[in-house]
Amino acid sequence: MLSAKMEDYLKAIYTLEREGGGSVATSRLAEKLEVTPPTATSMIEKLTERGLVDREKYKGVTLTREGETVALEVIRHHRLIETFLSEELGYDWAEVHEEAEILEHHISEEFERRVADRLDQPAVDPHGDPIPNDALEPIDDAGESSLSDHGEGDHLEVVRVRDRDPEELTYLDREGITPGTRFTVEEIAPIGLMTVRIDGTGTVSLPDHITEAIQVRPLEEPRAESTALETDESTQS
Amino acid sequence: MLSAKMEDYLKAIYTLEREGGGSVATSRLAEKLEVTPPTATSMIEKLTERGLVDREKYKGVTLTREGETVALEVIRHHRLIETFLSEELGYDWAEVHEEAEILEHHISEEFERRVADRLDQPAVDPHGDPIPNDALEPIDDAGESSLSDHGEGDHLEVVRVRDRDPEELTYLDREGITPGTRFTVEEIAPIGLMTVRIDGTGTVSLPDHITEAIQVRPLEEPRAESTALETDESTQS
DNA sequence: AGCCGAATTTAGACGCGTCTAATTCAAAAG
DNA sequence: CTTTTGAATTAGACGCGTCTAAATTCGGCT
Repeated sequence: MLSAKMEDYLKAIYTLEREGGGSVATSRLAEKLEVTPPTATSMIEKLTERGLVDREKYKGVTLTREGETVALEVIRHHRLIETFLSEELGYDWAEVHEEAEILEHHISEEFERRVADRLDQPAVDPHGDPIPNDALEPIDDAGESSLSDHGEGDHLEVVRVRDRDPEELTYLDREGITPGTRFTVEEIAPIGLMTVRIDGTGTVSLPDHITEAIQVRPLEEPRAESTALETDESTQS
Repeated sequence: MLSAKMEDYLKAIYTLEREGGGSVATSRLAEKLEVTPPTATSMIEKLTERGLVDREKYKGVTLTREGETVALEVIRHHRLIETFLSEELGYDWAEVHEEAEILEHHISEEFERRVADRLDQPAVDPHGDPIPNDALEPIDDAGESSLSDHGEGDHLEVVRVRDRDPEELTYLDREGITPGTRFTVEEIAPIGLMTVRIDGTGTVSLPDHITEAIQVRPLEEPRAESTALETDESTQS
């Protein structure tokens, strides 16, 4: 049996490998898991013995096929639980992450199966993150990009929100920014602020760290291919 | 924070205190938790330091008020989870115990609250065991007794089934013996076997260890106060 | 009263996951 | 081709929960 801790390490390695594109440094892993580097080193040794990671001493680690399978299984648990808490138990978008972070290690395969059935094999969790199916690759970024890479006039749909801070998520929810939300970029201020107009409602301003966390996909323009400054109530200053 | 292990010890002490009526011996505790006596001793020391049990060296332990509160909280979690798995996720009667045994230590108070709400504050779990509410006493045996204490002709209703073995529970379920089932004791064979006739259906034979595990309450007789041998289709031999 | 045996506790050890302090390594800078 | 420096590893320790083997204690029996 794998301990919850080991599962946490594998999950972290999986994530960091994606983000950093390649092998994961001990210090990165330690930082992500909030432990000291020696702690990470000793865990890496155990993971290596168990054949879950490949290690290049003084370089870093990579998941083996088996390690990746475990990582994806844990991530699947996490996202299924989030979806379940949100859809079946009325949890708030902001609350699901922490509960799932613990439960992901303690549910049986039976539980996983029954929850997935009940939810009708969902493809994404409440944050818009894909729920891996088997040992297969979950991500398909095709056509996605970060909101921070867009400019005024772009008409977009929120695909995912990578933020996990409950306060911030609650705020975004209240302002109407969740996966599925459609909006147009209205203004980009030079002080690291983007203002967007949500289709059918008002505007919201978002600082850089938020626009970087929001993943979007381009939408067909409502009409023609007008690039900007044509929305009803434009600039007042 | 209390570890899952500590919670297990407290739960076990609570149960043994009930059963044995009084302080719990180290060896009993060790046996129930499947550890060696020295292990139990060292845990008892920690529990004592934390003020969760009172210890009389070489005698045994008793829960303090605080320890009992924790034990009841864990038992509440366990039984709510069992009920939830059974009623909302379609789990089988026999399967719920093991899953609950783990999850009981890992759900948040928020989860407990939402599950209880969803189930409409249930009073008993699928085995017929009462779900403690707060720190209050859960058991109210008034009018209850063990099926093994009854005799031929008694008309009874199953209140609880104390067995936890999945195989046996599946069998009992298939034979129609679950909390709520009404039946009449038809015959008691001298080889440790009791045959009962379930109201509206057929008969089932049950060995001693099963009749001891079934908790029942007496039912008003269908008619008059006839003591036995008067049911429509009585003895054929 | 004293002994015996069973239950309990104490001693000492181990693996897990963690830490701090000390050491070693590798890679960049001179 | 050295030196420097920052990252990584090794050394040694600790608390948890567990074990086996060795005391110890309690209670009952003669």
